Amino acid sequence: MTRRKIKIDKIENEDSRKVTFSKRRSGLFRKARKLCTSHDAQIAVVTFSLAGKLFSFGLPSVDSVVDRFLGNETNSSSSSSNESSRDNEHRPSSSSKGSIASKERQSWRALPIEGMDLDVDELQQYKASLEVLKSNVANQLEEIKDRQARTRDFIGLIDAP
Amino acid sequence: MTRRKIKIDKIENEDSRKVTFSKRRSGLFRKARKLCTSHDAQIAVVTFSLAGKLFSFGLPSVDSVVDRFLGNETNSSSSSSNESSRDNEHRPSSSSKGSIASKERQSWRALPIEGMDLDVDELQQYKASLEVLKSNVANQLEEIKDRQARTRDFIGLIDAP
DNA sequence: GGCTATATATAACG
DNA sequence: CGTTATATATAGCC
Repeated sequence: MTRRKIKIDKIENEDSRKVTFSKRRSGLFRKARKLCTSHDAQIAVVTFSLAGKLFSFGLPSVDSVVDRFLGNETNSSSSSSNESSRDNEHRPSSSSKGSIASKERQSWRALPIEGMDLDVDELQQYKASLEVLKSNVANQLEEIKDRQARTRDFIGLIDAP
Repeated sequence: MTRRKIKIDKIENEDSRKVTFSKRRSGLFRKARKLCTSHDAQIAVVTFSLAGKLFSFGLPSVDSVVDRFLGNETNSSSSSSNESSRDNEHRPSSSSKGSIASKERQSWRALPIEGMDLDVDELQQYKASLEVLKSNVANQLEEIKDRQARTRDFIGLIDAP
């Protein structure tokens, strides 16, 4: 496609295939998120890879949207449904243990690694956790930037002649 | 966005807004379909517009994927660690479902982000720190692997005929 | 994972 | 709805 061609027909490479799927899935989720935020829609995307792995995206949450889809309008009314415009505040506050959070906040600037004495397996898990965490942070940043960009546009609209 | 900018903040035009949403939704579904066909994945996309109207896409069908999702969700309490997927791979963003991943794991595995209440600048610093940390961990892993590889070679040397 | 050259997607127009 | 000028998405690398 981009940058030459591609031919994900056979397997080409079991590994490349996974990478490609991951990237495209990210793109799909990104688009879903944008659609949610820019149109105040509720969207759930549920994905099963060929291997059977589950990946999902949902706003406000996968479950709430699925519930609503199934006919159960439980508490999915946390977003504006009736009012004129948007005020939807999406805060990823699931179940924060305040204790750990505050403790980590003070220490994440140091982000220790020496003296942890981890074995290889633990190190690998650590690395994986860090990648996931970084993705979370990156996503959160993207969301905030998007929101701010839209706010700036809006302000520019009413400020501009 | 394209061809000038856009400012879908207020209503701009109740009609244009609907058209835009429709187009973007089509694009989202198109991408989902591509992802399904090119990777043999099963995907469901459920969308509720601000007005409450339901639009959905699913392959093989929305219901089948949702059913599978519900099944996977309920029996996901397979207790102990795991063979692979789901915890590390489960996409961040707004993916829901309670992360099982924090109870019996050590504090560094949790490395919370929710409830930390960081502003944009802090988030960026956080992200940068995480990248550095991850590089360090990755380097450490490489060193260890390399050392082990050389050790294996050495053992193989004296073991081999 | 980040970068970058292309391919896609799409907002405004006709 | 088709076209076109831009904005996005992403395949191949590193």
